[in-house]
Amino acid sequence: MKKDCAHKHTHQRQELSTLTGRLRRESHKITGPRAAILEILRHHPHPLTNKEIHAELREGECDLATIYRAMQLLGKLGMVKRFDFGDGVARFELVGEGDDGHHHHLICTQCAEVVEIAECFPTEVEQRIANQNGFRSVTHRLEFFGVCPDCQ
Amino acid sequence: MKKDCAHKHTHQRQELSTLTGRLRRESHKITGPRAAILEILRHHPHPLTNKEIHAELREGECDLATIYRAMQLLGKLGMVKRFDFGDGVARFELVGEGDDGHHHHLICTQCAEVVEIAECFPTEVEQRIANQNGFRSVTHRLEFFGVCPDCQ
DNA sequence: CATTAATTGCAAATTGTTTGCAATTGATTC
DNA sequence: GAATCAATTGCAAACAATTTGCAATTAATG
Repeated sequence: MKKDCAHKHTHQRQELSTLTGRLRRESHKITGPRAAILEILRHHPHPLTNKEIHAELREGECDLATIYRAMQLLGKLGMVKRFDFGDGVARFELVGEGDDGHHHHLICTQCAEVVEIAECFPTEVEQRIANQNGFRSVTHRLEFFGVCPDCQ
Repeated sequence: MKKDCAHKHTHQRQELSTLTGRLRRESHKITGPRAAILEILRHHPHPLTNKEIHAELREGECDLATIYRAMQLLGKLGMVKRFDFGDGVARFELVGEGDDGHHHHLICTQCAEVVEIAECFPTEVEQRIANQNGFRSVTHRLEFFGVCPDCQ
C-alpha cells in the first residue's frame, strides 16, 4: 500500500556539512550516531518516528535512546520539527535553513501515506482568534486525514 | 493561573438520562462507574484526560482501567470525542446529540487554559486539498496554541 | 430471584519516552 | 600525534499512558 515517494518536497535537500556545521557552531560534537541520523533525515522528506530512524540505521550503529536524545537536541536547535499525527508517536522532519518548518500534512488513515500540504490556516482568522481571546503568540497545529487514491 | 470557566460552551448540557438511554439502546449496561463518568463529563465542558476524570471521582468509585475502557466505548458510540493537544495524553469531551463534535481549541502553553473556538478550517480549501491529491473523506485536526491574558 | 452475558478491579503486560551512570569518544591544546 | 576534558553513548532501569487477561461482580431479563 505505502508508496515510497509520492511526497512532493518543497525544500531542497541540505548538505550534510551544512547540518553538521550548525551543530558544531552550537558547540556540540559531530559524532558517528549524529551524522548517521542526519544522513537518514536528509534522505527522508517525510516525518519519521524515532523507531523508523532506528530501523534505517545499520544494526548496532546507534542506540534508540541516543536517537531520542538527538531528536531532542536537534529540536531545541530548530533543526528538526516535531509532528504529531494523533497516534501517540512523535515524528520528526528536517527543517530548512532559516525556515521555521511550519507546514501541514495529509495522511491516509488506511496506509499512512503522507503528503505535504502547501495550504495553511488563514492568518487573518488566526489573528482574530488571538485578539478575541486576548492571547499572544498564537500558532496552530493542523493535519488532514483521509483515504488516499490507492486505498479507496 | 488556571481559570475555572473561561470556556464558552456552545452546546447545552445533556441530561444524564439522555446519555444512559443511548448506552442502553446499544445494549450496554448502565453501571455505577459509567454513570459516574458520564456525570463528570456532563459537568465539564473542557476536554478531560482519563486521569483527570479519575481524580474527579470519589476514592475507589471506579478503576482507572475502567475509565479507559469506558472512553473507548463512548468513543465508538460517538458519544465522546477524543482531542489531542500534542502532549501525548488523550482528552475527551462529551458530544451533543446529532452533533459530530467537530471543533477546535485554543490552549495556553503556560497554564493549559482551554478556550473553545468557533472558527474552523475553510471547507472549500479542504475540498481543494482533497481533490488535488485524490483523497476521499478528508477531515482535519486543528488546535491553536498561545499565551493567555493571565500568563502574559 | 435465578440466569447469563456484560462489566469491573486488579495486576501484569505493552509501548513510547526518559534517565542514571560508567565507559567511550570528539574537539582542543600542547 | 598524544594528552586532556567535557560531551556523548550504550545499556539497563525507570516512567507514563494505555491495554489486556482473568476471576469475581453485577445489571438486565424473564
